[in-house]
Amino acid sequence: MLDLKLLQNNFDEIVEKLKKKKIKEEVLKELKRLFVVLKEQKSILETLQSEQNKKSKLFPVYLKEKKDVNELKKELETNKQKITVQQKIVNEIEEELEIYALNIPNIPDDIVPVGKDEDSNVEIKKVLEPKEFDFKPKEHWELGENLDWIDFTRGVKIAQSRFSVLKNDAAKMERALINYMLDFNAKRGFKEVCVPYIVNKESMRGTGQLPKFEDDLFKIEAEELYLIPTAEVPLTNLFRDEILKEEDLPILMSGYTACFRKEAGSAGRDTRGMIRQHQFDKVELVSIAKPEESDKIFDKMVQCASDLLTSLVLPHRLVMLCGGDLGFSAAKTIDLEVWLPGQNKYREISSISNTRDFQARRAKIRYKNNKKNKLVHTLNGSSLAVGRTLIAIMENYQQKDGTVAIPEVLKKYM
RNA sequence: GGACAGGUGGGUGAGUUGGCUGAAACCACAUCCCUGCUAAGGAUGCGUACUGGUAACGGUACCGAGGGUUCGAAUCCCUCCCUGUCCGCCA
Repeated sequence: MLDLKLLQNNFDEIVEKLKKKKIKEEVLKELKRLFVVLKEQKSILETLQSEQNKKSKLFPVYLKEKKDVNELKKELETNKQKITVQQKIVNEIEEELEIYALNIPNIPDDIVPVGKDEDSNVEIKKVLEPKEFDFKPKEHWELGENLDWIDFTRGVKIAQSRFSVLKNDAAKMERALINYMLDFNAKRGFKEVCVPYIVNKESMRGTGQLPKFEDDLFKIEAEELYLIPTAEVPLTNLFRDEILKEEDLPILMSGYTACFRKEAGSAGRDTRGMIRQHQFDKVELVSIAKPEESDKIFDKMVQCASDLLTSLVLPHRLVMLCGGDLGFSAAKTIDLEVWLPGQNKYREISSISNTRDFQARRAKIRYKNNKKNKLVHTLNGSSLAVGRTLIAIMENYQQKDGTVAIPEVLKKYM
């Protein structure tokens, strides 16, 4: 959630910055207006409440002195009715304000490039050169079917489209990758955490999935619970409604979970193969940091994910997302795109974001700083999407005879 | 799922015949005093959010959540959630 006081005081600046995310000035104006109205109405309410409290306290005094209490009572009954009315007014404004506020995305950092979609993303650097093949490299689904590594049709049979089944060495490699990634991240200081795959709506709201993106989530209707779309949700919400000690920061975590996404807006995209599934494995990095150190930690996370790809000898590039491609909660995001020789393209395999205090404000994650409570910064990033890493290995390590070599660093894990 | 017992500030834990209790006491923590060091002792401070004020200092709300009764609720009533114990079930 954005800082409403900041909006109040730096309105023009924020309007300008949120233009990168295609937010209209009118919406922000309305939000600003509601915030002022709420303050006024609340003040009226509090004056009435104050009066009620003061006079109620006269009762025991009157009774003690055996004075007549009826007139006072009548007065307070009238005042109480006013309070009830005013309370309703305040509640309505609060609800309306909340709807506006919770649906406005984070303010992009100044370095975020302007642009409406992924075509305006800016390449920062390339790591490792794509390998030259002396044959035409196949796409992963062809390899997967030929080797009996991926069973697409049975995945659909037992669940739905966009579900698949891994078999043989692919199944083993999926597991090996998870273990390898968690170990790799642990060496960089990201402590391993194992969290639930199901969370409540407070958690979803805390990290920004709700209320705006309900359609993207798998919901367990009867229970008011949701399947997580990423481990970012449980890992970040671990500290929801908590005041952390300054000396405990930064908190660096790494966790493996399955992730579940409806892919509601992706009809027709990547329908072939395993790029875009309703369920996929991912090892995630989440950090909770003091504001002044969050940029440093962001770089550390990007480096960690990039080095992980390098250690698997997978060519990739770093891309700074433009405003239009930036996620709802992010102030700044760098994507890692891995080279897929079969597709002859770089494809997203990791996305690392600094949400600044956006999620912290929603989730009320604070730390004590000189007796004052300050919002932390929260950061998240994939390290890596496991299924896509498997695909990348298949396409990059494929050989002329149609088999796939095992990356050196994975050998002891398989 | 059934039965019972509970949910109070960082922790332990008072307060349930409704009223100067936003909440005793103790511990922890912070600052200061005392002290050769340690230990002990003494003083003061110490919840969160919003809000008024340059500040001093005020106001409102919050005792699991949401409603209700009342002039007034941590205290009474209702609903829900959660925790503990026993039973059932189970990886």
